[in-house]
Amino acid sequence: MGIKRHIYNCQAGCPVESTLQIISGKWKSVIIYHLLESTQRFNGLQKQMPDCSRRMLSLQLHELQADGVIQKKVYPEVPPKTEYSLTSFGETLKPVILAMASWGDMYNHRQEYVDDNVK
Amino acid sequence: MGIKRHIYNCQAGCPVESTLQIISGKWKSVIIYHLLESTQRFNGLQKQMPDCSRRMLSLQLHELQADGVIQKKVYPEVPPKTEYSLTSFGETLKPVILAMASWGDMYNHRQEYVDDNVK
DNA sequence: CAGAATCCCTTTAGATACTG
DNA sequence: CAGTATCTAAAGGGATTCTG
Repeated sequence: MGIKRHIYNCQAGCPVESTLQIISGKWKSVIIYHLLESTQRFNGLQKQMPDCSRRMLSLQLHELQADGVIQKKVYPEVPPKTEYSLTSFGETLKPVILAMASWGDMYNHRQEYVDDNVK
Repeated sequence: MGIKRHIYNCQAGCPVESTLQIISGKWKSVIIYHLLESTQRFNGLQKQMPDCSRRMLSLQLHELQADGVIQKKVYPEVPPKTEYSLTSFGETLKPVILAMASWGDMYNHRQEYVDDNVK
């Protein structure tokens, strides 16, 4: 087996850049976040992300699927029903997304505190 | 004090979206990553991010500064010297960036493994 | 060294309408 | 319900040039 690229000096193979290849894009990490707890349907996701258009949601879901992060199950029913869920590979992103969620919570509370004092 | 927005149902105040407000952008989290260990100069950062143009680096640094994540120290010398570093607020992002770096390392090794098998 | 300014082409993403 | 297709305004971002 080859020993190559074992030293990540960030000219080649910066780990953060690698992660961004998968989760960058304004909505990808948000989608993963919503899939963390449970499977979601298309419209369900959209209601939780009102600022993401149907078109954008569709595009981002496709990319996440192509990268093996999520999977889609289609039920041959009328009206149609689909369910999106994380793959096992996608599950490995959980610590990253949870770290983001945790920081965001802190930030939201900080903002609330600032807002209160300004008021 | 007001009790508002305490329930984050992700229609308003999704914590991941809040985090993205600060670190989204293709280069911001990479910049923070490089500032994690030590202060950096403009050209030093650029050498570590060859795919980020000088223009882009400048823009992203400005935004990070405006958001209070990093600070800039200018030394009145010739040739000019500047140093960028994280603020204490920026330091709070450390767990997020480290989680990303950690996942990226795993991903890079996985890719290496895949590449070896394909070869 | 550390940028700012300008030009200009490319990509993004919203709005709207349509489909199985 | 779960999308796709098309059009278009706006934003993004590279290349180049200029400055203190």
